[in-house]
Amino acid sequence: MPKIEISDIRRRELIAATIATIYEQGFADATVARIARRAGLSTGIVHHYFRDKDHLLEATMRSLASGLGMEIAARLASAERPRERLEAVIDGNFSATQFTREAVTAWTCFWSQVPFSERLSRIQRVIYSRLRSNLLHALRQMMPAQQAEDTAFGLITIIDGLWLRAALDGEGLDPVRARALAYGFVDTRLPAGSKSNEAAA
Amino acid sequence: MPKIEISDIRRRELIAATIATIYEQGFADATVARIARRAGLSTGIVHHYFRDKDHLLEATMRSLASGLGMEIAARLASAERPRERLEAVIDGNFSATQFTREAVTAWTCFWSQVPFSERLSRIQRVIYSRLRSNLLHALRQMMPAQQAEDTAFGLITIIDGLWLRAALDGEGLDPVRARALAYGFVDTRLPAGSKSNEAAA
Amino acid sequence: MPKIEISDIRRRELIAATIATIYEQGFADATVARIARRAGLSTGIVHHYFRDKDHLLEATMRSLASGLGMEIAARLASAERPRERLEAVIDGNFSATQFTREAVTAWTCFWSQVPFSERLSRIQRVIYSRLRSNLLHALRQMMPAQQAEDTAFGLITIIDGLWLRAALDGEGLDPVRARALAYGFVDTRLPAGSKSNEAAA
Amino acid sequence: MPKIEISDIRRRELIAATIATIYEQGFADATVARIARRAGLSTGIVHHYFRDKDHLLEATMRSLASGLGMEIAARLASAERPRERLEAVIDGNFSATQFTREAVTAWTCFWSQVPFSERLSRIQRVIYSRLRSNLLHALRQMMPAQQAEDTAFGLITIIDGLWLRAALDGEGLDPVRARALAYGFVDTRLPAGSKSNEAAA
DNA sequence: AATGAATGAGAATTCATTCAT
DNA sequence: AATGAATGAATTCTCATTCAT
Repeated sequence: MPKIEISDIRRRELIAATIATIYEQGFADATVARIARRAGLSTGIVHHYFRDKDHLLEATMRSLASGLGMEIAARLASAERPRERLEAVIDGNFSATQFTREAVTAWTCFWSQVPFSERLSRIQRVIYSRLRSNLLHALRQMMPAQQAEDTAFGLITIIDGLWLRAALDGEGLDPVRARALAYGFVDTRLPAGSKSNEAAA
Repeated sequence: MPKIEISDIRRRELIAATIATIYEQGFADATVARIARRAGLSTGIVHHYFRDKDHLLEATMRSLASGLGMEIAARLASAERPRERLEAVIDGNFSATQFTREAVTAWTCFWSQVPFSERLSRIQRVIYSRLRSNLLHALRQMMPAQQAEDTAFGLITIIDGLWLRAALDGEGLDPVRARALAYGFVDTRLPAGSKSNEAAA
Repeated sequence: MPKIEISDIRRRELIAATIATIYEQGFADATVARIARRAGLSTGIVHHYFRDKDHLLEATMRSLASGLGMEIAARLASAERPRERLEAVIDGNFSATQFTREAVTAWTCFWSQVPFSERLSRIQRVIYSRLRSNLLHALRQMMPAQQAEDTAFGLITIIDGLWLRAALDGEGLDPVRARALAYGFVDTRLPAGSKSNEAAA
Repeated sequence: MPKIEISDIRRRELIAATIATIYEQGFADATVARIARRAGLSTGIVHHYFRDKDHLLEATMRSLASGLGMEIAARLASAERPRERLEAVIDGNFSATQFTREAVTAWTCFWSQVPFSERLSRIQRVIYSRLRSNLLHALRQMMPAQQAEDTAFGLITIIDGLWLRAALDGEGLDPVRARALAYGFVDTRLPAGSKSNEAAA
């Protein structure tokens, strides 16, 4: 049984405070002081747990990515057929715990930093690769390689586009509608036999 | 013949410098001083032409939006059939002058600010409405209303997703591939007779 | 007949605009640009008529002083007896044209600058000397020299104090009350035969 | 024993530095940087203890007012008869610790700001009310109400006028002469029995 | 582990002044 | 005589980071 370190607790609290602060004040106004205050800690301690602000932001993005990854992994674990694996990826991306207003807002902020930060860029690449690999693994069993490649690319684009929409539309985006678009896209690419509505029928 | 005001020239130069600086240094490091220097001007003059930095950024986003809008409008002007109108919108979004690395980078930055700025949010809403209205106008002549609605939403999501992809992928995104995804999405939603490959045939 | 130079007109306009701007925006916010705008002129022209801002301010203080001086001089011209000369000085200081909200506000600002500006300090000294000399001239004919000296000092202090009060009290100071205090002070210092109420009787 | 907070110490130091800097450089040149340097601190810390420059200035004016108030209060504590209360107020205003060149200079600066700052205006009103109330309390026991009112007004005007004189006259003002004027004014208003020279006799 | 005082660099903004037109 | 574009220094304020306690 792994001991729960107090340092891990603090780190988690600070990451959560970072996400909350970005959501409430915006990326530019998410200062170390404000994040620390939100976590109920002092300014100084932040640098005890994270080397500097960049490392805290990096850890935050990584944490968001890992939350998403675990959500998907959990669903993949109980997926057997290719179609189910696809659904695991899509549903994971729009699950109630991940597809939140806080998360989409934070993601949009991190995306805007990616082109200027090698660290964030690396995280972004890892997420993309993992997502693509998951999708290809399923799609290749359902269609020719090139078509699978294109479908994976399209699906990732749609997922990202939906997250962006959710951040841009003040009122938030209906996860049902989001999933519907993603499923709809996949369905038109699949051979007749593996469509979801037929599976449901 | 409208006189070319020097103030219009300066404003344009400053907006261009803003986009370039954001692209090269990132949103956070796009300081007024750096933008001014890039425009070959002094810091002070920026506030002579734009009340403050927020207004300059707003004008920049507006300028990007208007560039995109004009690109699309120009193509719409010579479009007659619904299918052509669709193509005008898509092609406008991925034209060589608009779908640049500078532009996609700047857009990603502005998107990240939208949730925290009523001004930018308003611009974003106008762009979205215009795009949606253009698409619906064409799509309603090709399919039932609800389906047109969904297709427009999907297409916008894909377009935004592709712009985001272009910003996130270091090497840039092939506009041909981008267009292919968008066209492909539309084609699967259209009745057989109006597909692009058949039109081309 | 002296020709009225346009430069004199401009100078007067700028001085008037300076007083008005100080009154409306405060000394710190009375910028050259705002003063010029209020005078309906451009920023640049201010430096054509006044070497720099300091000179404009100096001219403004001088103009206020000269207005006050002329108001007093006019009354002194028709004063014959010492008592009338005293009244001329007091009434001049609280006349409707000089004892205005604009003027008292501007004076307070200039006073605060006096200790740090040799130029303004010199003007201040001239005003003080002139006032003192006018008062002494009258008072020495009514009382012993030392007593005249003290009375002049007291009266000047009261006059300045009243101007200050007028600036500090938001609602403005009743000139009747102001004059009453000044007259009252003088009366208590005078031998019975020359009091104002008796003179009026 | 109340713990002496370091924040109180710093605040006091900064306020003292503000007064000194205003005295030496003038109100306009009393920049945050200069004040901080004079206090031996960095610019940044000023905003740690005072929200912004306005708050520092407000605290400084308040501190001056409170110094004066305590000086008067201390004398009032040992005053028994009305006449002694009057003396307490006057002497407090011209005591060696309060009637300094630094203080009179700073006051003149603050007075010039009063008409443009609601905050400073409020402080000014409080000071005035307190002074007036102290004086009326004593004067009403020595003369009719209306006359007490006028005398209080006159005395306050003279006190302010003397402070102003002290700031304007380069060489400084003799506190003995200042007190003499104030006492002389009061004496002429009092019934014979309560004059100071007679009391001293 | 934790605090928060303190620093100092750097940001936006203002403004007097100059100068080409 | 007049404009207003342009400059660049100066100012206030913010913030990440450090460090003594």
